[in-house]
Amino acid sequence: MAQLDPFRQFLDDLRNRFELDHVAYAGMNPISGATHGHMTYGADWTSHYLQNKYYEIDPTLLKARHSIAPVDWNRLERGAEFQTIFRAARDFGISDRGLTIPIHGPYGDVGGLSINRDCSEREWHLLISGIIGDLQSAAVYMHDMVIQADPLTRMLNTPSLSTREIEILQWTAAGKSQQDIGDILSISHRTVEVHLRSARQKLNALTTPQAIGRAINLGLIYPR
Amino acid sequence: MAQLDPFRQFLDDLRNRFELDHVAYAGMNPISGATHGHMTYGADWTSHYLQNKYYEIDPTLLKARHSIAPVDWNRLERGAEFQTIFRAARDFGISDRGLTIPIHGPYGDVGGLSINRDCSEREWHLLISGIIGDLQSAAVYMHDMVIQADPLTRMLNTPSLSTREIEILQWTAAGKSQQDIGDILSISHRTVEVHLRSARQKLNALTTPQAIGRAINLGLIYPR
DNA sequence: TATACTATTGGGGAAATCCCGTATCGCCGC
DNA sequence: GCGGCGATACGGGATTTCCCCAATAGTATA
Repeated sequence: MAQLDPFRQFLDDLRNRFELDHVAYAGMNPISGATHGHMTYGADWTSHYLQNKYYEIDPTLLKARHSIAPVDWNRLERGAEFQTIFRAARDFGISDRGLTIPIHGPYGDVGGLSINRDCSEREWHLLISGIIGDLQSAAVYMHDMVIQADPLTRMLNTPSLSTREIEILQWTAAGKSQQDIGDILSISHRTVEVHLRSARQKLNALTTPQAIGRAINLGLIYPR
Repeated sequence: MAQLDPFRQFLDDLRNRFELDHVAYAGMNPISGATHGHMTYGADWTSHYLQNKYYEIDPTLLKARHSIAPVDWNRLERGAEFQTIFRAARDFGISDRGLTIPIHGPYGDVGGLSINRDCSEREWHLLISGIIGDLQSAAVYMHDMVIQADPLTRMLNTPSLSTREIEILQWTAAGKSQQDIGDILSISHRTVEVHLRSARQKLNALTTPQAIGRAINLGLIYPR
């Protein structure tokens, strides 16, 4: 299995190349809701991590969501979640000396590539400064690979909204009412609503505000 | 002027370090609408570029908006815009052998770091493979520096929405109706609407869909 | 060619949202 | 202390949106 998984293969190569303890990738597409995780950790820690849903509170991932620059784990806030996860990790023989590189895609997709190695402070800084550039590239490559491979992403990346639908979504995001838009486009406000409904359906959204959020993150429209 | 500008300084250093012809950065925040450009090109090409509003049709920038991986200029589609810009660039003695590294921030902010050098195909590939990692890091650093320095970004990044308002915006983006949210939070749907109205006001939005769009791009809430 | 599917257009009426009002509570400054 | 201000809470009634319905034109597909 593992040796056939290209993602796992890539991470293993990365680990070997830079003599790291472990390399892990976690990514998600807020639209499809799909999350993707790959790691070189053993099955024991992996399953423990997943079973306890650590990915929901993992401070490295939360920080990555809001950051663009690499995040050294020793700069994370030592909150309750931090203690929980890193104490558990230590029990599995995993060091808390690590780094996470956030990656943001154009459609709201986020990911993080994490590496860790148990070593001295000095050794760690030396290592990082030497390979940070390569890691950055690797993170981009890995994220791109994962997102492109996600069929749901691919599907949602190309929701075939009609010209009218996108046009009307754009005006809606600009704060126009259905009546306004009808006047602007010289059609009935009833028709505007039909297109809006169709757009909601295609975006699998329950309400117009939700559809606007998704359309923006899909890059279909821009906020105004 | 130039020698005091830290952005220009950074790009100049980058150019010298890797012996490039030129280094340029362009970024924008879709919310504030502010665009930022910095480059090592001469004033003549820079002003020509700006006067003709090339940044609106520049294929390197357009591609960067939708890509995450570095974009080599020789892989761009040879459209009319491409011809216009690169032919003009050649007149200014600027080569079409270059590369743009896209950067996406967490709040919809996008940027691109471009480098170029007039040299042989072989030389170019050798150069790129050697420094791509460093460029990636430099791009992240530059983008972060620019966005953080933008006072509009900073201001818009901290509109003081109350806890309740953000909470309700988040549920709204999740597709819940006001009645639903009232039930969830155990308050009247009337009250929900008041908070929503207040949020619209603070975000300077005319409608709820517009407010959702802005809140998402401000990083106040996440699309669901 | 027949059929099926989508894009576009519209109406009637139910449902939700929005604007007006009011009220309480806590905080900050004069 | 007290008046102002923002956060929180609620209701009536006007406005808007939403869900049912239907029709036509174009395109794809069997």
